[in-house]
Amino acid sequence: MEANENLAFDALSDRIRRRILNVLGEEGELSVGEIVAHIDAVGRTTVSSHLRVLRTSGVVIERKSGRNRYYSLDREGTARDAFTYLQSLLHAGLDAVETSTPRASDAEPEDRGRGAG
Amino acid sequence: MEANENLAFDALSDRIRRRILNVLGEEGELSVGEIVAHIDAVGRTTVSSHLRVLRTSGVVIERKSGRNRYYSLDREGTARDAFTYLQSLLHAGLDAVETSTPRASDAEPEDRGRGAG
DNA sequence: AACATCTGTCGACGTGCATCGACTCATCGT
DNA sequence: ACGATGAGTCGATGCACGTCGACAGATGTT
Repeated sequence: MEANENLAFDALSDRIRRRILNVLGEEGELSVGEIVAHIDAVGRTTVSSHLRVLRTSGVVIERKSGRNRYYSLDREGTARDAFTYLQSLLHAGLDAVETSTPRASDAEPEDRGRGAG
Repeated sequence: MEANENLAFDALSDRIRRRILNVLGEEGELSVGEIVAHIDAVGRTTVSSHLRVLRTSGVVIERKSGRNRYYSLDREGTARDAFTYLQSLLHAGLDAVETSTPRASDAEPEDRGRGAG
């Protein structure tokens, strides 16, 4: 089967998106405005666009609160699939490498359609 | 520091390239012609092009022998950097590391919204 | 209610990349 | 030496994606 690393690698392939993930990994959970404040070289619209990709590909989680939307890493999401994929790819036939997998996923990416029509 | 995951993620972002890596992971070491035989939907030139990307980004190793060039995964290459990157990203702040089946996923968000493209 | 703030979406634009055919170079066989 | 085969490179082409400004919807404030 085609696992979800596809989505993750696609999301991870962009530099700005990795930067966003780094920020979220350090800060934990941030509103869009806060993320924009951390990311320079691109505007708010672009960050919003990237957040959409990260969200629809199952890498981050969105939480609404008032006027804000807070984003955080989805450590159980597709990024983990990418991690697992790389693990099996790199460690195939080699010594074991312990890799925990605390499972508790209930979040699933939303629709990926980009304005169909 | 800006590690080499950049290169790896860029290389991994393409579907054909991941397919090539899968083949190399299974078969071990293959000539270009053999790889082409395993990959369909694209021609030899394209595969060669992808192999170039994989090679220059430090994901695979090239070995010349006669008229052939044999490619194999570089398990110590930048793909490992990507792996390490994801590991620190996903496991940051976690200590509860238990061995579990990395198989899960009841809710699999596969490709959506593009099928009837 | 009127206004301000937060954020997503749409349409447009430019660029990078995947793809391919034709060509070139190196190596092997005879 | 000549032809055959394996494989990289070059130039052209088409498309997908990153980027942005303008606008829209929702929520908070006064």
